[in-house]
Amino acid sequence: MSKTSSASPVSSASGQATGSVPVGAVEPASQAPASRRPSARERLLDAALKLMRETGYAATTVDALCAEAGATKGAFFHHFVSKDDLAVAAAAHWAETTGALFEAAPYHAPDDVLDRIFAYLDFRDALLAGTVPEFTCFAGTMIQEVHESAPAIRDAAYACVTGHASTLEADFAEALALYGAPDAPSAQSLALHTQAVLQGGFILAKGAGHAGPARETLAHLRRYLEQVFNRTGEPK
Amino acid sequence: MSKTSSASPVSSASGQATGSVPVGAVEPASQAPASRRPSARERLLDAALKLMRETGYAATTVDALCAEAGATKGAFFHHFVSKDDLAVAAAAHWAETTGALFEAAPYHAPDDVLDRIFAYLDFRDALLAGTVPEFTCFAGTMIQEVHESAPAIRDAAYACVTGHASTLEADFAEALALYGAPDAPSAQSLALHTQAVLQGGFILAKGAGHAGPARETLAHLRRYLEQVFNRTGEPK
DNA sequence: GCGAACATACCGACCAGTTGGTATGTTCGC
DNA sequence: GCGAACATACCAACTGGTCGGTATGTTCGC
Repeated sequence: MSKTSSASPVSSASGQATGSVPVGAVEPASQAPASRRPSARERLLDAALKLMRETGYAATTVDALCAEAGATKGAFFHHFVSKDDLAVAAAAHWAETTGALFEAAPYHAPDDVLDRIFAYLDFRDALLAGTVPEFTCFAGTMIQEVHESAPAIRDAAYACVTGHASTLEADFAEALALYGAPDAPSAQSLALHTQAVLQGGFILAKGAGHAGPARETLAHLRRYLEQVFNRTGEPK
Repeated sequence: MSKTSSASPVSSASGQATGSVPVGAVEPASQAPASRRPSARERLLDAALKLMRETGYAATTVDALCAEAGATKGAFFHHFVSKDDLAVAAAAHWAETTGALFEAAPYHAPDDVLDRIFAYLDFRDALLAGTVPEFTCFAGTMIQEVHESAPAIRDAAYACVTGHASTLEADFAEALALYGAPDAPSAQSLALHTQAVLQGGFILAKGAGHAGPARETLAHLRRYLEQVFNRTGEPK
């Protein structure tokens, strides 16, 4: 690949402009484009989420990340000390963006705890839209690939998964208290299991090339939780 | 499963030659060294399973594979036209070795179909021994990493998973006929779901660094199947 | 006028794949 | 039944390109 500057900012023209335009004149009215372009750091983080979900960690090169983000290598290594470092930061970025998504999601609304739990499953199902790389999980992808070779990335990615699982625990605990059998599994174990099923569904979806298997697997999970919480039964 | 053309670099020539040669009376009278060193091809295939389970596809270099196998680059490219080609052949090799393992496993023995099904889960649990790269799945790892960038590898790996799932279908169908509710899911869907749960368990195990989460997730699967097959109930 | 945020040019290591062999059979015309 | 032609399995050295990372600027807000 030739130059990666195709997406570089327009700033290059300023070379001669600054010479002819008095500095004191400052920026013309065009100065404030309302929505400022995100910083290179932000753009690189977003590029990492996109490209690494598509092709994995090792196959995503720093050059490709810079091209996708419209940044240069200088910018890359200004913000991140290494490619590994970017991946760790990208995991934190993933936790942040998905965390906000789930927090703002409508499944928290119902008063009934079981309604909330099954609305969560509905929400996860609704998320299964678009292309495979668009709905699959950055964290799961990273864990699988680098678990032996890059502990820092693995730990950051695993923390995303367990962190999200922990947001489900309170509802599971409440549902368990109300509807669970005496020998029911713990809320924590159930929360982790939902994530395992989702991750497994993603793998099958990647193999099949579409969301179908992930949806089916989610339906099995729903069936299981209906049993655990004895949905058709009455509160004990 | 079907042979995915494996790796015959010389293609046409090998077709008639290797296939139909019962000629040499088989065992060479000279020695019959029962424990001959496996061919370089075999060793490279085994090395691929080992290294790629540890560090993934992209991060496993041809040099590393040769070193692990005790072979040279020349031998590598004699047997495989490319690294991709090796991965496809390795998937077939994985299907073969694991296929033999499961076929010879004791879970087929019981007369009762539910006993066989739960013995399968016991067997999968027993397989969760050793280090993480030792018990995790080559096929799932490949699918996750190359699903967008190497369709041939992805398809070969996905065929491993669906192929194994299909070996479970007959028992599931029988159990469903005997114990399943009218609205129970299909045998095929159930078989695929077991694989999804296992794959998801592997991801959590990789994140945690030990088999714990995979075991827990398997326990949830067992609970689910007990419900689907109404284990404690009586045949309908 | 200083430091944060970029940009450009470049480097050494490494990587997949190539080249040009050697050694050991196997086939087959004669 | 012998030797030329061919096939198979493997090997060591090499190559061209790519990769993560560095060195050295330049720009610009404050």
